[in-house]
Amino acid sequence: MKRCHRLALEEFSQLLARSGKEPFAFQKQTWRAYLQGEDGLVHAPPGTGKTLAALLGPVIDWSSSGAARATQAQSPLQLVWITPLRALATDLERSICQLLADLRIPWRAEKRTGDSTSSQRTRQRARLPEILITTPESLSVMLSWPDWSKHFASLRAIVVDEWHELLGTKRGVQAELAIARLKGIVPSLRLWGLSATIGDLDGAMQTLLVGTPLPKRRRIDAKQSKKIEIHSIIPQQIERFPWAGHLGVRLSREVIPIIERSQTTLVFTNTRSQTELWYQALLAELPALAGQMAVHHGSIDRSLRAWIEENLQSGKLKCCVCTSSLDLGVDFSAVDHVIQVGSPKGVARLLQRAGRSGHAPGQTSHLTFVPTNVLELVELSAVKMGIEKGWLEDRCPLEKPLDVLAQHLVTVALGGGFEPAALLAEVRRTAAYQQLSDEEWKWVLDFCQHGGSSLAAYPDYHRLVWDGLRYTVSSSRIARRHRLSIGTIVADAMIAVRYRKGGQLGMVEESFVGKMKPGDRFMLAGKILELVKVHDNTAWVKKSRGTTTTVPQWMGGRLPLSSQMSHALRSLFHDARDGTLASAEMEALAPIFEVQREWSMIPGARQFLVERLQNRDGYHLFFYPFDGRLLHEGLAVLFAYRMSRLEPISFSMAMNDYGFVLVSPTPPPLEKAIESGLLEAGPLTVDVLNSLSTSQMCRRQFREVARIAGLLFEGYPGARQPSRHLQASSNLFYDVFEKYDPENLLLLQAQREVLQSQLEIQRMRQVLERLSTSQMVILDLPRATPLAFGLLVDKMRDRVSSEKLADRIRRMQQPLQRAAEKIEGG
DNA sequence: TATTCCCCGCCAGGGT
Repeated sequence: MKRCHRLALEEFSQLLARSGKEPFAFQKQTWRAYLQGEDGLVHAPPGTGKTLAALLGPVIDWSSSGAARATQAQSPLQLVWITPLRALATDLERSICQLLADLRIPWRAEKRTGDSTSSQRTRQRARLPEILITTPESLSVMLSWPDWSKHFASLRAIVVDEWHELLGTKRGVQAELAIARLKGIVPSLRLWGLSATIGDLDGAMQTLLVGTPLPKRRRIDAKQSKKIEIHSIIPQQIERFPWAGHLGVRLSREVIPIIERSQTTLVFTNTRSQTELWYQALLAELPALAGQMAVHHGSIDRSLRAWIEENLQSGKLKCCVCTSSLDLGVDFSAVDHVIQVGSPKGVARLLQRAGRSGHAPGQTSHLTFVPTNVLELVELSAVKMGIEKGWLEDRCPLEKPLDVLAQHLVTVALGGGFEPAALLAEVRRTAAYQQLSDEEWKWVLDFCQHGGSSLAAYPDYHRLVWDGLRYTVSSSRIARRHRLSIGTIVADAMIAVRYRKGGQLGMVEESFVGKMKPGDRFMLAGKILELVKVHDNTAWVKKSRGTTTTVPQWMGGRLPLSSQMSHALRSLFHDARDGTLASAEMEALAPIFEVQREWSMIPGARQFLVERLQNRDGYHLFFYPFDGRLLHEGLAVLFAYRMSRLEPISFSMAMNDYGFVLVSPTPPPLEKAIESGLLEAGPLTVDVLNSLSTSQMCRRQFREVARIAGLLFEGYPGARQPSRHLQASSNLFYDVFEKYDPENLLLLQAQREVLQSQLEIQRMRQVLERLSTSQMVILDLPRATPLAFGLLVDKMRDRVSSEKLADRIRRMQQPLQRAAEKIEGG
């Protein structure tokens, strides 16, 4: 380290110590590594001082070199700080300004995000601040300025905050491309990532720092491990607790004492409608919470959410029921307890949520788990096992998504244009596009210039123009539309919900409002509302004094069970088979395990249990791989396909995280299918493509790809296209490509994304390999077992009215209940 | 009586 650096480091350490902020060891390590010219990844739990760690290297470097002060001719920009959340940008702006003031550094730190004011924008367009805090999307927008390179020429370092959140997403790839662009004009640019705990941290670092030579890469781990205490609410009479379902409101009473004795509580649920139901349930239990409790999820209006976040931060709210929308973001130091309703479905997710309480160095996080059905207690045990053994989910980097590249080419063309060979070299310096072939590059370039082979007649798709030296954009219409569409998040169009007088409450789906008539009531944002009319893409409502049980439901992904959780689940069932119940949750389940053992069996880790059962609904085959519902969906269709190839037979099916059921009107040829390769992994891709209605899935996925690549324009602000229009035009492109341009790489990409991300073909292969080397146990049973129960309920939901369903569920549960009670009694 | 369906982002020049 240079002498001037050493002196400056000493001086700042003392300054911090004097103001009561004795630096942590990992912070000092980060500063030293920075000053020695290294790039790196800082891994630290939330609330342990990552911001200061990443900030001080560039600050010391600048303050100890007199020359740096002279390079401010065009722009004083020193540091770009990339964050995935606008709310975080706001928070960082405040805390970094405070730190700079404490350290007496004459820098400005300013955010630039989609919610920046126009005066901020105008000012920044003339001159960027010393520290620019921004999102991957806003950074891309800035790269589309024709004179962007003048603004960024003085840049010295980039910090990528919450890198674990961006890794493995198209937003992350967009950030990689932007970083490569900036490195193109400042080759000496320094790069640091900040990450929470995830599975493959070295892989995470490798992806971000792919351009940094190995000896110059440093990983720094904050040694302060966060203490977490996890408790479960265990239902008094386990056998009378629901055996299926996911809402869990019947335990809301048990949650009240926790809320009462805590300063502030966050209640996490898995779906948006569930937050609304839990809010009402808690309010009914404790009316005094009115005014001190809020609902927070992705369909609540932004301004309302901002208000909630502010009041959480200041400790004015006692409780907030939320979805993943509060998984990360602003530090809420008042939160001292977290409640998780239902299975978190992943180890890292539970850790992240627990970490929202006790959010300061040295404090303990407290989390209480509320199960919604009996088997979720096993899942919580699985999470605890995962935490104990360090089985954390990985984030797999994406490989060359061509839609993101197409968008980037137009952005770069707007930003002063490009010379193809140079840009190709730059793009290949990112982890995502290292393996980009010449053919793929040419195809994307041609796609941006002519719209590919089938759209040559449409000028809107001739976005790039070759001027003999460079590719540029000449049409101002194309330029404007492109800047409006920068980004990789594709959301469904929704209907705004507004009071007749006053503000917007949130958004609901078109189809939900479509089913309602004026006068109908529903709940949103914790309020009971009455629909007045639907007009102008807006549902106008007024407050209602009545009650309702109607909750909007939003389309969204169902949280998939991670493979780490699957592994832990199998291991827990294995132990239960051998009589070991290693946690309070598992012990509570003893009567249920006993019923499963007596009526059928508890499968060990190397066993594959198949239960066969016939009743008036048909022939049932229950398979239990314990690999999560997403994967079971694929396996169910694959098995049905492979059996129906042997003889004509049709199946209906249902699946959950533990297994799946196939039901047929005639006996299924199970044994014959096993002999002829039911579990074979070899011809998997072909069979899956043949068996799944992949074209519907591909169409949906293609809409995302087409939007990102710039084929679909969502409309100008305030005049968004309705989602059915977009799906219609997306389908049109899909049909045209399929017919006239089947080798279209965007089409192939949509298929690949379906296979890899949705069907997890890679994992399916591994699962089949495991199953085929397991001992398959086929049992013929007279009645449904505890494991089968949830699948049967799910199966019936499709056909039966909800009243009859409840009756049938009660009837089905009775024998199980009696058996379990007998076991517990005796 | 019980409903399964996370999250995140995005313009700008010419007119009052």
